[in-house]
Amino acid sequence: MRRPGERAVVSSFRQRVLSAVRRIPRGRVATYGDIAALAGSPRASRAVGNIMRECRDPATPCHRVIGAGGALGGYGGNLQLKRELLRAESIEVGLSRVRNFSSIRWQGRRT
DNA sequence: TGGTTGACGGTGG
DNA sequence: TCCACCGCCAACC
Repeated sequence: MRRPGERAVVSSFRQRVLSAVRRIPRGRVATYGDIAALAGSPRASRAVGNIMRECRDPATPCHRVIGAGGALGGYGGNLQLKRELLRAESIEVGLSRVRNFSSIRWQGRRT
């Protein structure tokens, strides 16, 4: 039970992270730091990475989560798959980097 | 309770 | 542009 004004802060950090990732619009990407910020801890980017690592839920577009500067990274080393998924959303991807990253970056401001 | 891990981020060489 | 180092935070043991 919660008192008026008090919020369920305990939703587990991970649940908020997953929630934020699901909010990423198609054709856009977000950094681990961005997700962390949306989850309430702007500096918990590493923790976000840990959570993403176990995220195999098809409802969670974890391929839209990339490193700062547009680096792909992660994805169990399967960068090729991640690249294809991103390109399938009209996102331009280089060898290991998103091209127009700063343009398609989504920070939860709008859809 | 305390130490280690890691799909990170920023800075400096 | 690429690599190494340090800082930060949550999950695990």
